[in-house]
Amino acid sequence: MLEPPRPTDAELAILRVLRRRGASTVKDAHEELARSSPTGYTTTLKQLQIMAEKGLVTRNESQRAHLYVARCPEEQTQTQLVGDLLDRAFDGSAARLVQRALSSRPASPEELAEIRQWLDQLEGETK
Amino acid sequence: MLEPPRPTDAELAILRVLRRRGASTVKDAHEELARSSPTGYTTTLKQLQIMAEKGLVTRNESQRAHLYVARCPEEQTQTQLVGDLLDRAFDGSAARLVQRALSSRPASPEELAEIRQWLDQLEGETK
DNA sequence: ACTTGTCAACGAAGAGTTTCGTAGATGGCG
DNA sequence: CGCCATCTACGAAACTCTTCGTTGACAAGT
Repeated sequence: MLEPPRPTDAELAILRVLRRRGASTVKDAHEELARSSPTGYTTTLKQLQIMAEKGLVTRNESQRAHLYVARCPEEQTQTQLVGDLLDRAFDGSAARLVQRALSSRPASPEELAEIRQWLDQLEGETK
Repeated sequence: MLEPPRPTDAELAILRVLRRRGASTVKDAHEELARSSPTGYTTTLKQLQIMAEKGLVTRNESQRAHLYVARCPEEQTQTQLVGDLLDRAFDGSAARLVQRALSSRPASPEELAEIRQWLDQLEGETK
């Protein structure tokens, strides 16, 4: 279990829900998911079972309705996905990726300020 | 041909080669690809055929050895992929994505300066 | 006990991706 | 012409992802 493969689209959607709700039964997770994209109950169940096998979520079986929890923090998932994209499509250039991100979505002044703060912090470390 | 689905891993690898080499025969593209991940000649051929169907590459059949060219500029692919990732895993927050990108790969001071330049330019536009 | 509702488990189907073996077309060369 | 190398075309197999129908277990109510 060294290299977690990157989560698929459906898996990311489920992780989003689990992180927002905390420990959830299949029923609860499914109801939330079905709001944005209607799908069968057993579909969500199957996804969660697979994700448990993969180690993306942990399962508490002490109750009849099992409880699922996201296993890794959102930060880790995000860092992994970004690093992956960096390698696959940006030749490792973080600067280029940032450029594309900012041109893809017009960021608010607040966001720009936040980013600037990050740059300050990083440059401070380098010195 | 409204919404091009995001390119798969294999497709991205091929687009990388085509953009570096320019118009290429299957043979040439395959030889370059096989260096990093050994695979059969017909595999590359099939990929290029599928990509031609999808419109990711164009094919010049005037010579016996067809010539393939990447159809969309790298910039467009990158913008699309980043926008996609933004939606799927970052709740649309470009600032968060930038943060993760910078913590995922230690960026060089030059890159940081480049990013800072971009921020200046964007803020200038807003005013 | 019987029925009903809720739940996990299982299996399978359909789509998309990736790989490759084989066949068919073409051009050059003896 | 007939042989050989090269290249595309075709089809199928293996794999993953996603979805869902069905089954069986279990608990609560009648």
